[in-house]
Amino acid sequence: MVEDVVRTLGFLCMGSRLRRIGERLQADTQQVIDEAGLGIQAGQYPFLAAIDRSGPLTIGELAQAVGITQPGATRTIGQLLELGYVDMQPAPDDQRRRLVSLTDKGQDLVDHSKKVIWPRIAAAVADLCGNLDGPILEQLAAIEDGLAAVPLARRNAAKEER
Amino acid sequence: MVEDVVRTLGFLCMGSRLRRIGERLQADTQQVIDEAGLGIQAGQYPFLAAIDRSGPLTIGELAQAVGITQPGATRTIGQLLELGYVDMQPAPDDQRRRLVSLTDKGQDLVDHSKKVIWPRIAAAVADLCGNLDGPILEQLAAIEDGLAAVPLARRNAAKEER
DNA sequence: GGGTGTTATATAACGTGTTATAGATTAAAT
DNA sequence: ATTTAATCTATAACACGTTATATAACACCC
Repeated sequence: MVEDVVRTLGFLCMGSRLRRIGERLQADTQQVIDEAGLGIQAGQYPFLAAIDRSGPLTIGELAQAVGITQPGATRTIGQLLELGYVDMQPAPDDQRRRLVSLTDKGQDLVDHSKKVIWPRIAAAVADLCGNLDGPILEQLAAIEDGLAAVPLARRNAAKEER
Repeated sequence: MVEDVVRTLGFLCMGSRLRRIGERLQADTQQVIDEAGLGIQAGQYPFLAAIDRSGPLTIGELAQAVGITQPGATRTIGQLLELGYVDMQPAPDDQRRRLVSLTDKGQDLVDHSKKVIWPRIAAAVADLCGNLDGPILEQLAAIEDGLAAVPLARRNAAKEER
């Protein structure tokens, strides 16, 4: 048995570790989706959810809502277009922007997911994380906000100045 | 301003979110490494650290130690070979296994990193996470262990049986 | 009102993870 | 002893994120 270095090294490998856990969680989530017979990728859901919540959004707004870069959003929306879950049309007032909206098929998928799949996933994750002694979601939010406020690279400089 | 769906959806998008934060953290870590003038990728460090801690390891052991799949380990070790930080030789007793060890150059890098870079990174991450009201590292460990014990997909079934 | 800068999206190239599978070596079984 | 199964590493193909850059449309300014 080999020791888990990433775990052993603690804060030093926090990035790798969060990624690793996230990948694992998302893979497990995918399994739940597949078992339900849905033909969609876990990573595509946030896009549909964003449009469902806010109404038609542009590529750039979607990228921002989902927290990835614009080319990534362009690609995922391209997939959802292929699958027929969304529709894309130039914004009437600005031809540069493309408004992405849910098709009927997409809305059906979202409605069904909201009723059946999402609660199941959320419950499973809550079951996994809920009993931890700290509010993990708030902590993640704090980390995100902290990084946005002062990136890691500048936390040394700041410290050395003191 | 568009709302952050991944954050809004909470447990539902936990996988995406952990990944996202991990990527961000690792990118920031990379910046610290680059500023120090080291010619190495953040993701390669755990491999060097694993060998430094445990002595020469095979590809499979490295994959396990770092928590990725074997093909991923093969690739990263290939890079470290190119860079001259590690050496690889067939195990004397089993020609299938390849023992990966640190070269002098690799050991120098690890020694220097242990003194200068790693403490800086660990301190910065601790600065970011340390003041949270829960012990985040323990929680991550609990999540990892929880997933290993009962994968997400089976946490529904279990619940429905109750 | 035509040039110039800015903004929005698309595309290309790459990094790094995954799964599936092939190839080589060892272990087991008949 | 030869065949068969298991194990270890390498390779191929793909997923999905990134950065850098091209293209098209808009906004501004002289």
